[in-house]
Amino acid sequence: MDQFEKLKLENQICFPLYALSRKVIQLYKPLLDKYNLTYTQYIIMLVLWEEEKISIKELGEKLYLDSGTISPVVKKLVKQGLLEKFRFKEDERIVMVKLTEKGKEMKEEIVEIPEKLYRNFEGDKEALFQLKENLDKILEEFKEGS
Amino acid sequence: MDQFEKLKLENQICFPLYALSRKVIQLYKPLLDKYNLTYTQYIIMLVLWEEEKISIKELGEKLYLDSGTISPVVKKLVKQGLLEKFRFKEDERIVMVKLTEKGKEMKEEIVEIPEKLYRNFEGDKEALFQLKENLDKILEEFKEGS
DNA sequence: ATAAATTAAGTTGAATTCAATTTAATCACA
DNA sequence: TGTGATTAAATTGAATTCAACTTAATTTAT
Repeated sequence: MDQFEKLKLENQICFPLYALSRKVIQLYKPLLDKYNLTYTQYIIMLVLWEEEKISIKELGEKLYLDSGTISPVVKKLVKQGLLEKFRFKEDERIVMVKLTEKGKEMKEEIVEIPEKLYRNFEGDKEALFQLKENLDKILEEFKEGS
Repeated sequence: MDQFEKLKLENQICFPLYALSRKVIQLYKPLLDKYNLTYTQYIIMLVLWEEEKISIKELGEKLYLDSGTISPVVKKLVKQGLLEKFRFKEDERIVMVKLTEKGKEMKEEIVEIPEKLYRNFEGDKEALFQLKENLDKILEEFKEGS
């Protein structure tokens, strides 16, 4: 086996990760369009539907995104009336976000999305489950390390 | 288990895919900086180091990217002197790309990258291998379907 | 043979992402 | 106490990505 074997596309590990990630986000698109949400907006909303209230920093840690990405997206969600921003009284550097009534209500309808999305993967259910286990395990390593 | 369980971030399958993909691309960055390549440029070069000559369309199929993404990146690689573009004589709609001498030479040095990248995953080697198998299997479904 | 349909690339515009920088608030500690 | 360091968020600029559209070449069907 030659020294360049490792440069072959088929031997890259990151590549299928990157390609599949983009493909799945494309699958979300038609489902999210109905709610006028992009994928990034959607995952921010997912966190808020669990947390009710969270700082930009913590949001970034959960989503592995930095403030440069999150700030403008949150701004748009505020404009759409789904979120509210306010400063944390005990430390004015911290900006918190929370759901508005409209944001809370959206949860009731959007619950259809995971179900609909997974219909694209009929037949791959176990592969998908295994995939998630592996991804979570590896991703975990990056929680501190970085 | 309540109806909203599926909306929890920890129960999303796409999310760790998306997050890990971005993280790994960040790991490539310092390695690729040395060669003045971005990740997208790198995977295009990977294909050319295997194929020697390929059309924009085929390149897109291999990388799951469309011409809107590939065209400007190829343009930049041409500008950097790594690739050349020319039209396919038998069908002038088709634009082909091939390596320049400089592009070919880069392969010799850049072969260090896969090795260096995987050092970030010491201890996860099997998880990584399993991950790749699962990814490839699922990604395969999108080859025709879509 | 010619008009309509298809195909390949490229362009445009919106959104994301990250690195680097800026601003403002808080903290550390001498 | 006050100065320097740190921290949180936002901003800026470069690059990516995709959808939608345009242009040019080829193919199809009449």
